[in-house]
Amino acid sequence: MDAFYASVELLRYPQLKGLPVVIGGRRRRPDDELLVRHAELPLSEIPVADFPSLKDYTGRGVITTATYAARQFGVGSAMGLMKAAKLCPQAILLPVDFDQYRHYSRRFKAIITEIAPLMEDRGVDEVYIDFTEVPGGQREGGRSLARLIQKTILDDTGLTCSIGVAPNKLIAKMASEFNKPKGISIVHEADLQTLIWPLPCRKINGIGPKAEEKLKALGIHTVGELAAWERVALQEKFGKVYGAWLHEAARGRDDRPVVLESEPVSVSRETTFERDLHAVHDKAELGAIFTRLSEQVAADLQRKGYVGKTIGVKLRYDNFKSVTRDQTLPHYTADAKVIRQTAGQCLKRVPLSQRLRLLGVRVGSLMRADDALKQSTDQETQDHDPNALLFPDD
DNA sequence: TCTGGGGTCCTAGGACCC
DNA sequence: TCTGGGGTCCTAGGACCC
Repeated sequence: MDAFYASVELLRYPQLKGLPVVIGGRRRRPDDELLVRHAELPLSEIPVADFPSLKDYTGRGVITTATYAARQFGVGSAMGLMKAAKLCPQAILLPVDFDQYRHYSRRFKAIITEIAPLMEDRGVDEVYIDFTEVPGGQREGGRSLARLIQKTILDDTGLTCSIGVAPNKLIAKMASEFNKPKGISIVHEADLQTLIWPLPCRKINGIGPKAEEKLKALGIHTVGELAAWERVALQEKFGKVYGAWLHEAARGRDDRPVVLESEPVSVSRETTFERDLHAVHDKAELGAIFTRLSEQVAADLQRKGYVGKTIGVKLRYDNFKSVTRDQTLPHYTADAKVIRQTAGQCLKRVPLSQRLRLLGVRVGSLMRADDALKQSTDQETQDHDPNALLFPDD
Protein backbone atom coordinates (compact mmCIF):
# COMPACT_ATOMS: atom_id res chain seq x y z
CA MET A 1 0.00 0.00 0.00
CA ASP A 2 1.25 3.49 -0.83
CA ALA A 3 2.17 5.57 2.26
CA PHE A 4 -0.43 3.47 4.04
CA TYR A 5 -0.85 5.17 7.43
CA ALA A 6 -0.77 8.63 5.89
CA SER A 7 -3.20 7.64 3.16
CA VAL A 8 -5.68 6.32 5.73
CA GLU A 9 -5.43 9.60 7.64
CA LEU A 10 -6.14 11.50 4.43
CA LEU A 11 -9.41 9.61 4.08
CA ARG A 12 -10.48 11.28 7.34
CA TYR A 13 -8.88 14.63 6.62
CA PRO A 14 -9.09 15.09 2.85
CA GLN A 15 -8.28 18.78 3.30
CA LEU A 16 -4.66 17.68 3.92
CA LYS A 17 -4.33 16.12 0.46
CA GLY A 18 -1.16 17.24 -1.32
CA LEU A 19 0.36 18.69 1.85
CA PRO A 20 3.38 17.33 3.70
CA VAL A 21 1.94 15.12 6.43
CA VAL A 22 3.83 12.76 8.71
CA ILE A 23 2.51 10.09 11.02
CA GLY A 24 4.33 9.37 14.24
CA GLY A 25 5.09 10.69 17.68
CA ARG A 26 4.20 9.60 21.13
CA ARG A 27 1.46 11.93 22.20
CA ARG A 28 -2.16 11.05 22.38
CA ARG A 29 -3.95 12.11 19.23
CA PRO A 30 -2.87 15.74 18.79
CA ASP A 31 -6.17 16.26 17.02
CA ASP A 32 -7.98 15.55 20.29
CA GLU A 33 -7.92 19.28 20.97
CA LEU A 34 -9.06 19.88 17.44
CA LEU A 35 -12.00 17.60 17.90
CA VAL A 36 -13.01 19.38 21.07
CA ARG A 37 -12.53 22.83 19.61
CA HIS A 38 -14.36 21.95 16.44
CA ALA A 39 -16.91 19.60 17.91
CA GLU A 40 -19.57 21.13 15.70
CA LEU A 41 -17.55 20.51 12.51
CA PRO A 42 -17.14 17.34 10.49
CA LEU A 43 -13.51 16.20 10.52
CA SER A 44 -13.12 17.09 6.88
CA GLU A 45 -13.92 20.74 7.59
CA ILE A 46 -11.42 21.41 10.34
CA PRO A 47 -9.24 24.21 8.97
CA VAL A 48 -5.81 23.11 7.79
CA ALA A 49 -4.22 25.93 9.77
CA ASP A 50 -5.49 24.37 12.99
CA PHE A 51 -3.64 21.07 12.57
CA PRO A 52 -0.54 20.55 14.71
CA SER A 53 2.73 20.81 12.84
CA LEU A 54 6.13 19.23 13.27
CA LYS A 55 7.75 22.44 14.50
CA ASP A 56 5.54 22.44 17.61
CA TYR A 57 6.54 18.92 18.57
CA THR A 58 8.89 18.24 21.43
CA GLY A 59 9.62 14.75 22.56
CA ARG A 60 10.64 11.33 21.45
CA GLY A 61 9.45 9.45 18.47
CA VAL A 62 10.04 8.62 14.84
CA ILE A 63 8.12 8.98 11.61
CA THR A 64 6.27 5.82 10.71
CA THR A 65 4.94 7.18 7.41
CA ALA A 66 5.32 10.36 5.42
CA THR A 67 3.15 11.48 2.53
CA TYR A 68 4.89 11.81 -0.82
CA ALA A 69 4.65 15.59 -0.46
CA ALA A 70 6.58 15.31 2.81
CA ARG A 71 9.15 12.96 1.30
CA GLN A 72 10.12 15.76 -1.10
CA PHE A 73 11.67 17.48 1.90
CA GLY A 74 13.84 14.49 2.66
CA VAL A 75 11.83 13.16 5.57
CA GLY A 76 10.90 9.50 5.67
CA SER A 77 10.17 6.42 7.73
CA ALA A 78 12.22 5.81 10.88
CA MET A 79 13.55 9.36 10.98
CA GLY A 80 13.47 11.05 14.39
CA LEU A 81 10.72 13.64 14.60
CA MET A 82 13.07 16.32 15.86
CA LYS A 83 15.32 15.85 12.86
CA ALA A 84 12.31 15.80 10.53
CA ALA A 85 11.13 19.08 12.09
CA LYS A 86 14.32 20.73 10.90
CA LEU A 87 13.85 19.51 7.34
CA CYS A 88 10.15 20.28 7.09
CA PRO A 89 8.87 22.27 10.08
CA GLN A 90 5.56 23.03 8.42
CA ALA A 91 4.65 19.36 7.92
CA ILE A 92 1.45 18.38 9.67
CA LEU A 93 2.00 15.78 12.37
CA LEU A 94 -0.65 13.18 13.12
CA PRO A 95 -0.33 10.41 15.70
CA VAL A 96 -0.57 6.72 14.87
CA ASP A 97 -4.08 5.26 14.96
CA PHE A 98 -3.45 1.57 14.67
CA ASP A 99 -7.06 0.48 15.01
CA GLN A 100 -7.93 2.48 11.95
CA TYR A 101 -5.01 1.08 9.92
CA ARG A 102 -5.90 -2.46 10.97
CA HIS A 103 -9.44 -1.89 9.79
CA TYR A 104 -8.33 -0.80 6.31
CA SER A 105 -5.71 -3.54 6.29
CA ARG A 106 -8.41 -6.15 6.71
CA ARG A 107 -10.49 -4.54 3.99
CA PHE A 108 -7.82 -4.47 1.31
CA LYS A 109 -6.70 -8.00 2.14
CA ALA A 110 -10.28 -9.26 1.91
CA ILE A 111 -10.56 -7.68 -1.53
CA ILE A 112 -7.36 -9.35 -2.67
CA THR A 113 -8.27 -12.83 -1.44
CA GLU A 114 -11.60 -12.56 -3.22
CA ILE A 115 -9.76 -12.01 -6.48
CA ALA A 116 -6.68 -14.14 -5.77
CA PRO A 117 -7.05 -16.53 -2.82
CA LEU A 118 -3.36 -17.41 -2.42
CA MET A 119 -2.15 -14.45 -0.35
CA GLU A 120 0.65 -14.22 2.18
CA ASP A 121 0.26 -11.63 4.91
CA ARG A 122 3.44 -9.59 5.34
CA GLY A 123 2.18 -7.11 7.87
CA VAL A 124 -0.39 -4.38 7.99
CA ASP A 125 0.34 -2.87 4.57
CA GLU A 126 1.98 -5.56 2.45
CA VAL A 127 1.19 -8.96 0.96
CA TYR A 128 2.50 -11.47 -1.54
CA ILE A 129 -0.02 -12.87 -4.00
CA ASP A 130 0.33 -15.99 -6.15
CA PHE A 131 -1.08 -15.05 -9.57
CA THR A 132 -0.14 -18.37 -11.17
CA GLU A 133 -3.50 -20.13 -11.15
CA VAL A 134 -5.79 -17.11 -10.98
CA PRO A 135 -8.01 -16.85 -14.08
CA GLY A 136 -6.46 -14.14 -16.24
CA GLY A 137 -3.39 -14.06 -14.01
CA GLN A 138 -1.09 -14.58 -16.98
CA ARG A 139 -2.70 -11.98 -19.23
CA GLU A 140 -0.27 -9.19 -20.17
CA GLY A 141 2.30 -10.78 -17.92
CA GLY A 142 0.05 -10.19 -14.93
CA ARG A 143 -0.57 -6.52 -15.59
CA SER A 144 -4.28 -6.89 -16.17
CA LEU A 145 -4.84 -8.71 -12.86
CA ALA A 146 -2.67 -6.16 -11.07
CA ARG A 147 -4.82 -3.39 -12.55
CA LEU A 148 -8.00 -5.15 -11.42
CA ILE A 149 -6.68 -5.45 -7.87
CA GLN A 150 -5.63 -1.80 -7.79
CA LYS A 151 -8.97 -0.59 -9.11
CA THR A 152 -11.06 -2.76 -6.79
CA ILE A 153 -9.10 -1.64 -3.74
CA LEU A 154 -9.31 2.01 -4.81
CA ASP A 155 -13.07 1.85 -5.48
CA ASP A 156 -13.75 0.16 -2.16
CA THR A 157 -11.38 2.00 0.16
CA GLY A 158 -10.03 5.07 -1.63
CA LEU A 159 -6.51 3.73 -1.09
CA THR A 160 -3.80 3.17 -3.68
CA CYS A 161 -1.17 0.48 -3.90
CA SER A 162 1.81 -0.52 -6.00
CA ILE A 163 2.25 -3.99 -7.42
CA GLY A 164 5.29 -5.82 -8.70
CA VAL A 165 4.82 -8.96 -10.76
CA ALA A 166 7.71 -11.39 -11.13
CA PRO A 167 8.58 -15.09 -11.10
CA ASN A 168 9.36 -15.05 -7.36
CA LYS A 169 8.89 -13.07 -4.16
CA LEU A 170 12.38 -11.58 -4.11
CA ILE A 171 12.00 -9.92 -7.52
CA ALA A 172 8.31 -9.09 -7.07
CA LYS A 173 9.16 -7.14 -3.95
CA MET A 174 11.84 -5.16 -5.77
CA ALA A 175 9.54 -4.60 -8.74
CA SER A 176 6.81 -3.22 -6.49
CA GLU A 177 9.12 -0.34 -5.58
CA PHE A 178 9.82 0.68 -9.17
CA ASN A 179 6.82 2.90 -9.85
CA LYS A 180 5.48 4.07 -6.53
CA PRO A 181 2.85 5.28 -5.93
CA LYS A 182 0.08 3.57 -7.93
CA GLY A 183 2.68 1.62 -9.86
CA ILE A 184 2.61 -1.67 -11.68
CA SER A 185 5.89 -3.23 -12.73
CA ILE A 186 6.40 -6.49 -14.52
CA VAL A 187 9.84 -8.07 -14.28
CA HIS A 188 10.60 -11.20 -16.26
CA GLU A 189 13.52 -13.51 -15.69
CA ALA A 190 15.22 -12.07 -18.76
CA ASP A 191 15.07 -8.55 -17.30
CA LEU A 192 17.43 -9.42 -14.46
CA GLN A 193 20.53 -7.80 -15.91
CA THR A 194 18.83 -4.65 -17.20
CA LEU A 195 16.39 -3.96 -14.35
CA ILE A 196 17.85 -5.59 -11.23
CA TRP A 197 21.62 -5.60 -11.60
CA PRO A 198 22.02 -1.79 -11.73
CA LEU A 199 20.23 -1.41 -8.36
CA PRO A 200 22.08 -0.82 -5.09
CA CYS A 201 22.41 -4.03 -3.06
CA ARG A 202 20.38 -2.41 -0.29
CA LYS A 203 17.26 -2.76 -2.49
CA ILE A 204 17.35 -6.51 -1.91
CA ASN A 205 14.91 -7.47 0.82
CA GLY A 206 17.25 -9.03 3.37
CA ILE A 207 20.25 -6.75 2.89
CA GLY A 208 20.09 -4.15 5.63
CA PRO A 209 22.40 -1.33 6.75
CA LYS A 210 25.06 -3.64 8.22
CA ALA A 211 25.36 -5.94 5.25
CA GLU A 212 25.31 -2.95 2.91
CA GLU A 213 28.28 -1.39 4.71
CA LYS A 214 30.20 -4.64 4.61
CA LEU A 215 29.48 -5.03 0.91
CA LYS A 216 30.57 -1.46 0.21
CA ALA A 217 33.83 -2.10 2.02
CA LEU A 218 34.41 -4.92 -0.47
CA GLY A 219 33.69 -2.58 -3.35
CA ILE A 220 30.29 -4.14 -3.97
CA HIS A 221 27.66 -1.48 -4.54
CA THR A 222 25.19 -2.90 -7.04
CA VAL A 223 23.42 -6.23 -7.38
CA GLY A 224 25.38 -6.80 -10.58
CA GLU A 225 28.67 -6.36 -8.74
CA LEU A 226 27.43 -8.79 -6.13
CA ALA A 227 26.56 -11.28 -8.84
CA ALA A 228 30.16 -11.18 -10.05
CA TRP A 229 31.36 -12.76 -6.82
CA GLU A 230 31.88 -16.48 -6.39
CA ARG A 231 29.68 -18.25 -3.90
CA VAL A 232 32.64 -19.49 -1.83
CA ALA A 233 34.10 -16.00 -1.65
CA LEU A 234 30.84 -14.57 -0.33
CA GLN A 235 30.55 -17.44 2.14
CA GLU A 236 34.04 -16.67 3.37
CA LYS A 237 33.06 -13.06 4.05
CA PHE A 238 29.46 -13.47 5.21
CA GLY A 239 29.16 -16.98 6.56
CA LYS A 240 27.96 -20.16 4.97
CA VAL A 241 24.22 -19.53 4.96
CA TYR A 242 24.06 -15.78 4.38
CA GLY A 243 26.85 -15.92 1.82
CA ALA A 244 25.04 -18.58 -0.18
CA TRP A 245 21.83 -16.59 0.04
CA LEU A 246 23.56 -13.44 -1.25
CA HIS A 247 24.87 -15.44 -4.18
CA GLU A 248 21.38 -16.68 -5.06
CA ALA A 249 19.70 -13.32 -4.50
CA ALA A 250 22.09 -11.52 -6.84
CA ARG A 251 21.02 -13.94 -9.56
CA GLY A 252 17.35 -13.26 -8.85
CA ARG A 253 16.84 -16.77 -7.54
CA ASP A 254 14.34 -17.38 -4.79
CA ASP A 255 12.23 -20.49 -4.27
CA ARG A 256 10.33 -19.46 -1.14
CA PRO A 257 6.67 -20.37 -1.41
CA VAL A 258 3.79 -17.98 -0.79
CA VAL A 259 2.82 -18.93 2.77
CA LEU A 260 -0.88 -18.65 3.54
CA GLU A 261 -0.93 -19.32 7.28
CA SER A 262 1.64 -19.13 10.03
CA GLU A 263 1.69 -19.46 13.79
CA PRO A 264 3.03 -16.61 15.92
CA VAL A 265 6.33 -17.22 17.70
CA SER A 266 6.14 -14.51 20.33
CA VAL A 267 4.00 -11.70 21.67
CA SER A 268 5.47 -8.58 23.24
CA ARG A 269 4.79 -5.08 24.48
CA GLU A 270 7.38 -2.40 24.99
CA THR A 271 7.41 1.30 25.69
CA THR A 272 9.89 4.14 25.46
CA PHE A 273 9.45 6.54 28.36
CA GLU A 274 8.81 10.26 27.99
CA ARG A 275 12.04 10.75 29.94
CA ASP A 276 14.75 8.33 31.01
CA LEU A 277 13.94 6.60 34.28
CA HIS A 278 16.12 5.22 37.03
CA ALA A 279 15.45 1.85 38.65
CA VAL A 280 15.87 3.22 42.16
CA HIS A 281 14.81 6.82 41.83
CA ASP A 282 11.74 6.06 39.71
CA LYS A 283 10.96 2.66 41.15
CA ALA A 284 7.23 3.21 41.59
CA GLU A 285 6.74 4.57 38.09
CA LEU A 286 8.76 1.77 36.51
CA GLY A 287 6.92 -0.83 38.55
CA ALA A 288 3.57 0.47 37.34
CA ILE A 289 4.74 0.46 33.71
CA PHE A 290 6.13 -3.05 34.14
CA THR A 291 2.81 -4.29 35.50
CA ARG A 292 0.89 -2.62 32.70
CA LEU A 293 3.13 -4.19 30.03
CA SER A 294 2.67 -7.62 31.62
CA GLU A 295 -1.09 -7.16 31.68
CA GLN A 296 -1.11 -6.04 28.05
CA VAL A 297 0.92 -9.04 26.92
CA ALA A 298 -1.37 -11.35 28.89
CA ALA A 299 -4.44 -9.74 27.35
CA ASP A 300 -2.91 -10.00 23.85
CA LEU A 301 -2.19 -13.70 24.40
CA GLN A 302 -5.68 -14.40 25.71
CA ARG A 303 -7.36 -12.47 22.91
CA LYS A 304 -5.35 -14.38 20.31
CA GLY A 305 -5.80 -17.69 22.10
CA TYR A 306 -2.18 -18.52 22.90
CA VAL A 307 -0.14 -19.49 25.93
CA GLY A 308 3.63 -19.34 26.22
CA LYS A 309 6.36 -20.55 28.51
CA THR A 310 9.37 -18.34 27.85
CA ILE A 311 8.98 -15.00 29.62
CA GLY A 312 11.44 -12.22 28.88
CA VAL A 313 12.26 -8.60 29.48
CA LYS A 314 13.98 -6.06 27.26
CA LEU A 315 15.66 -2.93 28.50
CA ARG A 316 17.18 -0.06 26.64
CA TYR A 317 19.61 2.17 28.50
CA ASP A 318 19.95 5.92 28.02
CA ASN A 319 22.93 5.21 25.73
CA PHE A 320 20.56 3.16 23.52
CA LYS A 321 22.25 -0.12 24.30
CA SER A 322 19.71 -2.92 24.74
CA VAL A 323 19.77 -6.07 26.81
CA THR A 324 17.34 -8.96 27.14
CA ARG A 325 16.84 -11.63 29.75
CA ASP A 326 14.42 -14.52 29.59
CA GLN A 327 13.36 -17.51 31.59
CA THR A 328 11.52 -20.63 30.51
CA LEU A 329 8.82 -21.91 32.82
CA PRO A 330 7.98 -25.59 33.31
CA HIS A 331 4.40 -24.82 32.21
CA TYR A 332 2.56 -22.66 29.67
CA THR A 333 0.78 -19.52 30.79
CA ALA A 334 -1.14 -16.45 29.66
CA ASP A 335 -1.63 -15.17 33.17
CA ALA A 336 -0.66 -11.56 33.87
CA LYS A 337 0.50 -12.31 37.41
CA VAL A 338 2.70 -15.22 36.35
CA ILE A 339 4.14 -13.16 33.50
CA ARG A 340 4.76 -10.17 35.75
CA GLN A 341 6.37 -12.33 38.42
CA THR A 342 8.65 -14.20 36.01
CA ALA A 343 9.58 -11.03 34.16
CA GLY A 344 10.45 -9.57 37.57
CA GLN A 345 12.90 -12.45 38.11
CA CYS A 346 14.48 -11.69 34.74
CA LEU A 347 14.81 -8.03 35.66
CA LYS A 348 16.87 -8.98 38.71
CA ARG A 349 19.56 -10.43 36.45
CA VAL A 350 20.18 -7.19 34.63
CA PRO A 351 22.39 -4.27 35.70
CA LEU A 352 20.20 -1.36 36.77
CA SER A 353 22.55 1.46 37.68
CA GLN A 354 22.16 3.23 34.35
CA ARG A 355 19.06 5.18 33.41
CA LEU A 356 16.54 3.41 31.21
CA ARG A 357 14.70 4.69 28.18
CA LEU A 358 12.70 1.59 27.31
CA LEU A 359 11.16 -1.41 29.01
CA GLY A 360 9.53 -4.40 27.32
CA VAL A 361 7.90 -7.69 28.26
CA ARG A 362 7.82 -10.66 25.92
CA VAL A 363 6.29 -14.14 25.93
CA GLY A 364 7.70 -16.73 23.54
CA SER A 365 7.61 -20.50 22.93
CA LEU A 366 3.92 -20.12 22.17
CA MET A 367 1.32 -22.81 21.84
CA ARG A 368 -2.36 -22.54 21.03
CA ALA A 369 -4.31 -22.35 24.27
CA ASP A 370 -6.67 -25.17 23.22
CA ASP A 371 -3.74 -27.45 22.37
CA ALA A 372 -2.21 -26.68 25.75
CA LEU A 373 -5.50 -27.60 27.39
CA LYS A 374 -5.56 -30.87 25.47
CA GLN A 375 -2.04 -31.63 26.67
CA SER A 376 -2.94 -30.86 30.24
CA THR A 377 -5.90 -33.25 30.16
CA ASP A 378 -3.65 -35.91 28.66
CA GLN A 379 -1.36 -35.27 31.56
CA GLU A 380 -4.28 -35.49 33.95
CA THR A 381 -4.94 -39.11 33.07
CA GLN A 382 -1.34 -39.84 33.98
CA ASP A 383 -0.78 -38.04 37.22
CA HIS A 384 -4.15 -36.75 38.40
CA ASP A 385 -2.98 -33.17 38.34
CA PRO A 386 -5.78 -31.32 36.58
CA ASN A 387 -4.73 -28.30 34.57
CA ALA A 388 -1.16 -28.62 35.78
CA LEU A 389 0.26 -27.22 32.58
CA LEU A 390 -2.03 -24.25 32.35
CA PHE A 391 -2.78 -23.33 35.91
CA PRO A 392 -0.01 -24.53 38.21
CA ASP A 393 -0.96 -22.09 40.93
CA ASP A 394 -4.62 -22.96 41.14
C1' DT B 1 17.25 17.09 18.88
C1' DC B 2 19.01 11.59 18.41
C1' DT B 3 17.01 7.08 17.34
C1' DG B 4 8.87 3.65 17.97
C1' DG B 5 6.79 -0.77 18.41
C1' DG B 6 5.89 -5.32 16.97
C1' DG B 7 7.76 -9.04 14.97
C1' DT B 8 11.05 -13.20 12.64
C1' DC B 9 15.19 -15.64 12.02
C1' DC B 10 20.04 -16.76 12.85
C1' DT B 11 24.21 -17.66 15.59
C1' DA B 12 26.80 -19.34 19.26
C1' DG B 13 27.91 -21.22 23.70
C1' DG B 14 26.68 -24.08 27.52
C1' DA B 15 23.90 -27.61 29.90
C1' DC B 16 22.37 -31.94 29.59
C1' DC B 17 21.36 -36.46 27.67
C1' DC B 18 22.29 -40.89 25.28
C1' DT C 1 47.50 -38.57 33.01
C1' DC C 2 42.82 -36.09 29.02
C1' DT C 3 38.71 -36.83 27.60
C1' DG C 4 33.81 -38.79 21.03
C1' DG C 5 29.76 -37.64 18.64
C1' DG C 6 25.19 -36.39 18.10
C1' DG C 7 21.05 -34.29 19.59
C1' DT C 8 17.92 -30.90 22.04
C1' DC C 9 16.90 -27.07 24.87
C1' DC C 10 17.94 -22.69 26.84
C1' DT C 11 19.79 -18.05 26.74
C1' DA C 12 21.65 -13.54 24.77
C1' DG C 13 22.54 -10.74 21.17
C1' DG C 14 21.97 -8.96 16.71
C1' DA C 15 20.36 -8.24 11.81
C1' DC C 16 16.51 -7.32 9.44
C1' DC C 17 11.62 -6.30 8.16
C1' DC C 18 6.95 -3.73 8.21
